[in-house]
Amino acid sequence: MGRSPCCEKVGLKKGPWTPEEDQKLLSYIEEHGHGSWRALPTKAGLERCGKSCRLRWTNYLRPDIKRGKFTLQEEQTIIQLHALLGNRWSSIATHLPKRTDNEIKNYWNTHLKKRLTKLGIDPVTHKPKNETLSSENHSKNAANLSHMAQWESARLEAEARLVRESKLRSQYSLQQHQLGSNNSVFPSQSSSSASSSSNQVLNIKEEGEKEWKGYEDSTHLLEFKDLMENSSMAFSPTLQHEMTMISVAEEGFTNLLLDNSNSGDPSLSPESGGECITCDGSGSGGGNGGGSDFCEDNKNYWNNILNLVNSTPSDSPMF
DNA sequence: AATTGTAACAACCGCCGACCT
DNA sequence: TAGGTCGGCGGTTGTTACAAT
Repeated sequence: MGRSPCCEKVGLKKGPWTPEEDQKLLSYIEEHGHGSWRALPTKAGLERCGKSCRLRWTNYLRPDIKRGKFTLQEEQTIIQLHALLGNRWSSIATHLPKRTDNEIKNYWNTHLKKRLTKLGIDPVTHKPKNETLSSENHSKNAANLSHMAQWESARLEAEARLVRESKLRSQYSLQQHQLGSNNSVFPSQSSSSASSSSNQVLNIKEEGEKEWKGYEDSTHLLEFKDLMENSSMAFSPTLQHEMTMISVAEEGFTNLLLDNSNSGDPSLSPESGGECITCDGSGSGGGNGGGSDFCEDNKNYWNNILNLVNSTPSDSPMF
């Protein structure tokens, strides 16, 4: 223990970054990659700690960051994922391409949380504030949601790790390649063709998907199933079935959420009033009573939230 | 024009887990 | 295996811009 603070060195600058500092950091990373963050400031000629440099890069300077107003789709995704995952911003960010966890967190704290509060919805539980929490039905639903969240959290972490690893590998191989070609490390900004950069992205995606398939097919899924079967957390048979259905589904949770408004996929789609894929088993409309109740209430819950949100856009005078 | 309040967001802080020696 | 280093995460604070008084 007793890790030394990263900014213990006297004289290191804090506070807002100047354009000159940004340029130094950008130039250095473009040329060398970030490498060790701790060593970077010295090499780049910056009087900042490595942590500060990393944050500046990941939250602001990275070329693959989308800035500006959040779309309605993004807002909905954040609310849905927050209900499922809580304040796990990095996990939520993996479902919002080009948005950083910091940006999502800030947006939640300054916009969405207040909006839900004003609508009478508890931003922590995502339930109407006047609703009695002692209700047996809702306790059951909360437990189910919590179990789903546990599984989804684990999956998200693995997914995020795979993406990171894939990116690192891709960056590394690209840098190796560029040592010979002397190009920028950023495909989108380099002189190489757009097709090569999109290929890069596709490769990353394919690699990640392949690896995740591997995880699904092998150890992680088995471990998870084992956990479900042996865990003292006592997953209900219904939930185990639901989770198995999720795990074998071709469409991942991400797609269910992100595509629910434009792919026609009825899963978890409040607008469509469709049934949850997790509730009706193989889609045959089966499932036991508990699952159906959960599904129905969950559907109503999302309807309530999203109808309210949709009916009160951020530029509404109400806000 | 000056002051105060508030919203938005950038940045920092402290903790934690993974990894390395 | 203990201890140190590093990067990542989430909570919080600081700063800036703008509106209201």
